[in-house]
Amino acid sequence: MDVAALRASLLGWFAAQGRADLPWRVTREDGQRDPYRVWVAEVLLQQTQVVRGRVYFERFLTAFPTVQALALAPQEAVLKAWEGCGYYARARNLHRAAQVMAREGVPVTYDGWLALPGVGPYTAAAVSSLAFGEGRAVMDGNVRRVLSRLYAVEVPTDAWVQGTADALLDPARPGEWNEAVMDLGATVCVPKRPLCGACPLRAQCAALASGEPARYPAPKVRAAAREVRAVAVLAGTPGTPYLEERHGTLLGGLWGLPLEDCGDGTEGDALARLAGRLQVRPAERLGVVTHTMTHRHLTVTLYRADGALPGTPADARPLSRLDRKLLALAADLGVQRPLF
DNA sequence: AATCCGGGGTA
DNA sequence: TACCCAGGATT
Repeated sequence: MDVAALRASLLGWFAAQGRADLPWRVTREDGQRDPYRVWVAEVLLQQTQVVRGRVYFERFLTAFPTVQALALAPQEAVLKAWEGCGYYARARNLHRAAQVMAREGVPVTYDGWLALPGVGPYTAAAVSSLAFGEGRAVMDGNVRRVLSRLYAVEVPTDAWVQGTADALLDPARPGEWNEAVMDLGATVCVPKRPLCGACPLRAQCAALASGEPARYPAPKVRAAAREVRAVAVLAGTPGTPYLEERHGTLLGGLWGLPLEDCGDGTEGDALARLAGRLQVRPAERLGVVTHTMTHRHLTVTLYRADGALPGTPADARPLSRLDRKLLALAADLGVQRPLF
C-alpha cells in the first residue's frame, strides 16, 4: 500500500468534502483551536451522533463559555445543561476535570489530557492532535470501520486498529488526518450501504474489491436488554412534584420521581415498600410508561400518592427522559393537586 | 476481556 | 427489530 498516495487522496477529499461547518472546528485569531471547545465537543460526541451533539454543544458552551466558568458551576447546573443527552458520567467527569484544570492549568500533551477524569485514549488523542498538533492517531467507531474495510479485516482488534491508524497518520498534519478519517467514516464509509463510488480510497480498498464492503467489520455481539418492572409515585403536581436525587451509576446526579424496582415480586409489594419509605399513602394508579435504554427495558407503573412531601419545580432540576415521560403522563391526565 | 452506562437515528 | 454512534470506567 502506497501510504503517501493514500494520505494525498484522503486529505484532498477532506479539503473539498469534509464537514467544515461544525462549530467546534472554528479557529481563533492565531489559527489554533480553543482546547476547551475541542475537549467539550469530543466528550459530547462520545457515543453520540454529530447531528445531536451539535445542539448540546451550543447549549453547553452558552452555559459555560470557559473552563473557569465550568469549574465554578454547581454540578447540578452542569447536569441540567446535559439533560437528555445520556451517559451522565460524562458531564460529571467534565465538571471534575474542569476543576482540576482551573487549579493546575490546561494540559498541552496527550499524557496530560489522559490523566483527566473522563478522558481516555480517544479523547486524549483528539484534543492533543486537533488543538496542539501532537502526532496521535484517534481510534473511534469510524476509524475502526474505515480501516477494517481498507484492509478487509473482519474482526479488527483494538490493538490492530490502533497500530494501523498510527502507521497511516500523516505526521505533518495529524489533526487534519484524524478528522479526515472520521469524516469519511461518517459520510461515505457508513455502516450500511457505503457510498463506495464517492470514496477517495476506492482504488485501494480491499473490502470493495471483495464485492461485499458492508460485510466489514463484523457486527459486535451485545447483551440483550434486561426486562425491569418498577413503580413510581407522584406526590404533588406534575409541575411541582416531590423529587429525589438519584445516586449510583444509573442516572446518577439526576433527579426524578421516587422509584422502586419490583424485582421478582409483585407491583403491589414494591408500591408498599415505596410508600413506607416515603411515609405517604398510595392513591390512584395513573398509568404505565415504558422506557428503553441500551441495556434494559423498563416498564414503570405510576401512582399518585398523598403525603406531606415538599414539591420541587420540575424544570429547575436535571431529569432523565424516563422522568419526563412519567411527568408528561400525569400532566396529560390533568393531575392538579393532592386531594387533602 | 466483559459489562455497564442513555438516548436517538436509520435501514 | 438490529445495529450504530468522534468511548470511558469498572470489574
